[in-house]
Formats: sequence, structure tokens, C-alpha cells
Amino acid sequence: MTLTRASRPLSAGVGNRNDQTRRHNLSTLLTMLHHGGAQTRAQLTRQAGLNRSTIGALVTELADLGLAYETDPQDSGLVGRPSPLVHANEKVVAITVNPDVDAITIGLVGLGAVLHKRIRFETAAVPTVRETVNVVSAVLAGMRTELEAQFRVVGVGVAIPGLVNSNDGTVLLAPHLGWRDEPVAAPLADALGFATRAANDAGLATVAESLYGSGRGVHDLVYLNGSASGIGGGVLAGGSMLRGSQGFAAELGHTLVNSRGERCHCGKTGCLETEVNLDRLLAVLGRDSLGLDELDELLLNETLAPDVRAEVDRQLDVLALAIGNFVSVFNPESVVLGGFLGSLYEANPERLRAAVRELTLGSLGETLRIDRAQLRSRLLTIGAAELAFGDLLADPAGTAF
Amino acid sequence: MTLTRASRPLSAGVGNRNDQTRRHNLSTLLTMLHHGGAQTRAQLTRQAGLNRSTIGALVTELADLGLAYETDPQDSGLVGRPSPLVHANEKVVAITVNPDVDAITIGLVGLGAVLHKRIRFETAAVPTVRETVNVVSAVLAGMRTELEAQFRVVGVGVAIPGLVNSNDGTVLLAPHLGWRDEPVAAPLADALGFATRAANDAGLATVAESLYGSGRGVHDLVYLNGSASGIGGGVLAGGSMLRGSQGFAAELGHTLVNSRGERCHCGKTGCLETEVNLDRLLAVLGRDSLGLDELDELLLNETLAPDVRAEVDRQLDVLALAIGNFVSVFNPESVVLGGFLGSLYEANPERLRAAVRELTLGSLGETLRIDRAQLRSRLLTIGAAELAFGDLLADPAGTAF
DNA sequence: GGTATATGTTCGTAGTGTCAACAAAGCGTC
DNA sequence: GACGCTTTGTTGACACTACGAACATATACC
Repeated sequence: MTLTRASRPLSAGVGNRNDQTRRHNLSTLLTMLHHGGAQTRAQLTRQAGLNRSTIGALVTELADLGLAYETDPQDSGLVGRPSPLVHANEKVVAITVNPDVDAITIGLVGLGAVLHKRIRFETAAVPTVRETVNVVSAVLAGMRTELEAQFRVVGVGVAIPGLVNSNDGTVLLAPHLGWRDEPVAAPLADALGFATRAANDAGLATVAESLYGSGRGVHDLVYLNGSASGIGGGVLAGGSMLRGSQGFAAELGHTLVNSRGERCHCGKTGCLETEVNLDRLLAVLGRDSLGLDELDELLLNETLAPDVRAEVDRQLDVLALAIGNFVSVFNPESVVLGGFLGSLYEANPERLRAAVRELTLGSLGETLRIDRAQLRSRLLTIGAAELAFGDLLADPAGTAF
Repeated sequence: MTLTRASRPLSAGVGNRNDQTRRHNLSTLLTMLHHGGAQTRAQLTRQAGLNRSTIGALVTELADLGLAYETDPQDSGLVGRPSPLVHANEKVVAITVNPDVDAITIGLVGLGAVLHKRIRFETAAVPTVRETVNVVSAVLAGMRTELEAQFRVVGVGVAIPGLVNSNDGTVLLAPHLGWRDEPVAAPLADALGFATRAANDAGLATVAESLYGSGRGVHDLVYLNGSASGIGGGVLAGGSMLRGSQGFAAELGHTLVNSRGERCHCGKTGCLETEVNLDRLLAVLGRDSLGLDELDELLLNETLAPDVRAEVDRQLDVLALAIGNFVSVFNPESVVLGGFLGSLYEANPERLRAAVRELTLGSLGETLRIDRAQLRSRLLTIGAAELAFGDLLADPAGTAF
């Protein structure tokens, strides 16, 4: 079983820092290529602040490791010797797994966030952990020849709608899957033979959105995702994910917005999730279920019926209350709304913005950006891949791969 | 004017990392001595994971820089050659400034958090920035001979009850001081000739408490401080302070706890600060004002009058609501209560604990620690010193000092 | 007093990035 | 098309850092 935590050879304070220098620089370089796309060596030199000799050596090492390759210079139109383009090797891939109530989505994502393949495997009922492992094993078995011939798998990332201890890949509680206190990363690692990590889906969506979507370049970000199963969240604070002591932080759907509200399954009353939710929208729309695109159509492309308008506005006002709290707590640069919250927002952006402004102290509300998530359906796959790439990016020359 | 931000010689991604290695190791070592107290070279070697030759060289360099010194080995009772004790030099000091409504407190704190001196300068009225600068200048002028003879000042740290942009040392709003959009670090730096930094007082208290108080060794911590002027907070997330994009994060007093509550000066309604506050306690106690020790006496040492008990319990219940939210958001290992919130808590610890347990999902509430702050009156002085020491600790061999 | 153990000290070595000099490759000008 | 200018890749000498082995030192234990 090859699972989780990269070994930390020495104790805390300091590393020997002579080979760690190289490790750090390789890591930085590969991360730049993976998150920033292909760049010339000259660009890398400037951005990293290293000498061009050093960049040359580092790129060579990454190429030797099979993690990067160079292509002929592009016509830049500038004077000077042309600089070759350096690419992260997109054939180095992560396998992603996203179990949901009615399907298991499996993805193959290369370095540079290249989505090679995605398979949605519909299930008759809500899948158990064992079924998930079996389905993933079967799908990958079918791809084995292709995988071995064309790709190099570095690990597996699992995005789970629930509370996950991302240190050991154990699910504490995933209400809509009915999973409780179950190891997930370990059995997958055993079955597949790849290092496997698992984390909360909203947190991974946050990572993806902050790297490749609306949150690019932002270091302090609050992400809120609305799905049929509730509201999840993720927070980027000072450039790193908020994890909490057990990895259960950023349960933003379970913060108080209405003291007179309904009781929530979490034990509290008047949580954001009980006040702002898809079911109430469906009720006024007179529908049983709805895809996100349909919801967009219904909320954006027509004059709304009065009762729909009222419910939309009510939910927006409550959402503003929650965002006001998050601004006090996190002072983020930007708030990103995904899932049905994105549709809700676009149904009346100005109402939400104005309400948030009212609820925030002075200039804070003025500078806050509110955006709809951009990545949509790719979000979770990209986020889960990021989880799987983590160890490789932290130590590109590390043993295992 | 020597103010704020340490120069960052190179760009972002990577540093050259060959001299930075030494910088990092010196920084780590000095930080270990400063936060962990005097230690033998052998202990430092083990904790840092470096070779003993290297530790020897680093300690010598710190000694040459005047930042550390060694004393004769203690009787350890162990076999082997005795290892000399290494101390951070407590004569290397930070000046701390803590302006408040009725006084300006000035402190002199050495490395190792040694409180050399503290002066409380009572003011007739709420001080302005200019008056604060004048008072501090005057007090330091009186100490100049002593300062120059015995100490080496590395900088000034200012703790301010309000919103501070800690990047440039500007106060956005300090309601109880009546300061608004005023630079504070810059004029102090000009007047004193020392590098000066300013930050929110509750945040600094969090730092102090996490290094030297109840939060020692904890990486995920929520600190709540109750004073006459409201409730401030600080959050340690993954070992580093939550700052937010402009440094205004962790305004935990301004989160919703009661939809039916009173309007708060921040623009919201039913904030924690409007529901849990000292004034309401004073009202039932029939007092106008009260020191913290007196409050402790009143709340802890007697059977409480029924109306006092009722108000205490109400405030505890509301506080639990807020803590429940913070647990969902931060998943902290521990919550630390300072100021009158500490007294409130100790008046009925079990009630708060039980209420929090009810409001948190499953095991989260079980493992959460709730503690009263330990540092009491020294808290802000130590915290502000930490702010001033920051640059030195980050780069002990750096030019300026 | 001798042995085992732990630690400080010294010096040669390996690894890392830098820097200067040179080579290569494009643009612009005449 | 030749020349200069600019930018960048390449190479090798160099400086800095930490490591490791060998030795010196200081304590406990027998």
C-alpha cells in the first residue's frame, strides 16, 4: 500500500537545506509550468529570480525526470537569441475519482491541468465505498494498455462531498453518500497500486478555481458552492488552503444566518444551508429536479414570475448576510460562487452586491470582488488532480514516481 | 525614515537559496531560542535536524551578531561532554506601544519575551496619534542614556484596538480612539528613528498567547478577547496568522449570532459584540466600571444573584453559538478566551462546553479545547514585541540592526 | 583509574547557485 | 548582405553551505 503523506525525513525546524535547495527549486519550477502553462526559459529565469545557468540545469533535470520537455522557440518578434519553450509533460497524469449519489466520475488529467479523458459511470443506487473501488478498478483495467503505453500515473485524487480527514484519507461523514467513518484512500490505494489522497470536494473546487478559474492570482478567497446536497465551501487564506486541525475547516454552509430558521442536520439552527438551497428554488419553480444549465435558463433568460423573484431575492439577501460574516472573518479579496449559487447570483447580481456593501464596514465592501465560478463541470476533476499532483510538485525528484 | 517591510531583494518564486540557506537556518535557530527559551547546543542540534558542526557555526555567528550568548553547561546528570546553554540575548529589545482610551502603555521587551520595563502613561483624554507620538518620544528620551548603555533596540511594535493595515501601519478605523484613516507607524518611525510596525491588538494577543500562553504548540487556534470596547479576535490557521487581503481578517466580534438582535455600529445586526458585552454585565452587577480582577471576584467567588446568573448564562449561550460557527469555519484545535470573556467562561465553564458540544457535529465538539487566556496583562506588550521582532527573526544577519 | 558515552572542534568533501566569458541567434540599419 | 546591438544558451571557475570522519574533551559509571 502506497498511500498518503510524503515522508518527512528530518524533524521540524530546519532541513539540511543543501539538497533541499535543489528540491525547492525543482518544485518551484515544475509548479510554475504546471500552474502557469508553457513558458520560455527566459521567462522562467525572470520569474524565479534565478540565474540562467541555474534554470538551464533545472530544466535539464526536469527533462531527464520525464516531467518536462522543450520545444523550438516561437517567433517572439524580439531581438536576441530565441528562448525555447518549456512544457510540463502532460503525459504525466493523475487519476481522479468523484463519487456522487447517482454516478462515479473518473478522470485522467495531465500536468498543466490537461483533461485527457473523463468517464461518467452511472450507478443504479448511491454507491458504497466498496462499489466505488470496484468501479474504478474495472474502468482502469479497461484502460490499462492505453495507460501503460501512453501515460505515467503519479497518483489518485478523490473528491468527496463530505467531511474528510485529508491526512489519512478517511471519510468522517458524507451524508448524501451515506458514508460514515470509512477509509477511502486506503482501499483505493490497495486496489489500484497508486498513491491515493482524498479530500472534501468544495475545498478541491476552491483550489481549482483559484489556480485556473475566477480566482487566479488571488491569495485570499472564499469559495461557496451550492449543490442539491447543500452548500460547501473552501477558503484560501494567504495563498494556502484553510484546513483546520483535522481537515474539517471551511464548512461554510453551517454558519448561522437566521436565528429563527429551521433546524439543520448538523445540530445547529438557521444555517446558511437550510435557508439558501436548491429545494426551495425548485419548489417555487414547480420542478422536481433540474440541471444547472436549465436553472440558468429559467433564472436568467426570462422575466421571473413574482413568487420566483421573491424567493430568489430572499435567498440572495440571506446569502449576503453570510458573505458579510465571511468578509468580517476572512477579509477576502474575492468571493466566488459556484453551483446553483452562481445561477442565483447571476439572476440579480446587483442585489447581492448592494446587500453585501450594506453589511460590510466602509471600504471593505467596496473592494470586495464577487464572481461566478468559471470552471463549471471540470472543476472537481481538476481539483482532485491537483490533490494527486501535490506530492510530485513538492518533490519532483522524489523517489517513487 | 526606516519603516516596515523588509526589502525582498529578488522576485517571488525562488530565492537564490545559497545564502538564503544560511539566512533560513540562522532565522530558525534564533526563533527557537526566542520562542523556546535557552537550550543546549545538543538540544538545538536534535531539534533542528542539522549537523553539530553546523549548529556550532550558526551559534558562533549569532553570538558574533550579538543576538545570542552561551553560558557554562548545567549539571545535566547525563554522561557525555556537557553542552553549553545557548541564550537569546535579552538585551536586544523591542519597544512596544499600546494606545488606549485612558492611557498609553509603553514596554521594553527583550528577546526571549523578557519584559524589562513597562510604563503606563495615563492620559487626560483619549489620545490622538500626535499625542501618542509625543508621549512615546518623551518617555524614550527620558530613558535614552539607559537604553543606549544597556540595550540594543531593533524596532517598535504598536498594538491598536481597531482595524489596521499592517502592511503600511495605517489605521483604517479605531472606533474607541476616534482614529480614522491615519498613518501611525510612519510618524512613530520618523520621531523615534526605529523601524515601526503596527497591527490589530487582538491579533497580537493571539500571537502572544499561541507562543507563550494557553495556545503553545497549537497550530489552529481561535482567540476571542472581550474588552470594554468590544470583542476582538485572532485566528491562527495552520500555524500562521489569518491576515486577509488587507490585514482586516478575524473581526470575530462582528459575526451574526442573533437575527433579532440590536443594530451594531458596523452596519450589521445582532453581532456577537452587541449581544455579549461588558456593559450588559455591568448593568446587572450595578456597576459603572470594573477591573478584570474585580470582575473575576464578583463572578467566581460568590453564589451569583439570580439576575446576574441569568445574564451570565445568556451571554455564555450566545458565545457558544458564535464558537459553534467558528468551529464550522476553522475547525480549530483550541479556543482561547481572553479579557472579560475569560471571566465569563470561568463563571460557568461547563455550560459553555456543553452548549458548544451541542452545536458541533459529532466528534468535532469532543476534541475541541476551550481555555482561558493565560498571559493577562502582559499579553499585548508581548504580542507587540513579537511584531517588532519579526524582521530580525526572519533575517538575523540582515543589514540594519 | 579505566571505559563508555555524548558533544565540541577541525578540516576535507560534495552539492548548489553565481558570475564572467563566450557562443548563438534573431532584429535593425545602412 | 554585412555589421552592430541585444538577448539568451553554455561552459567552467568560484564561493558558500552543510556534511561527515577523525580527533579532542568532559562527564557518568564501574
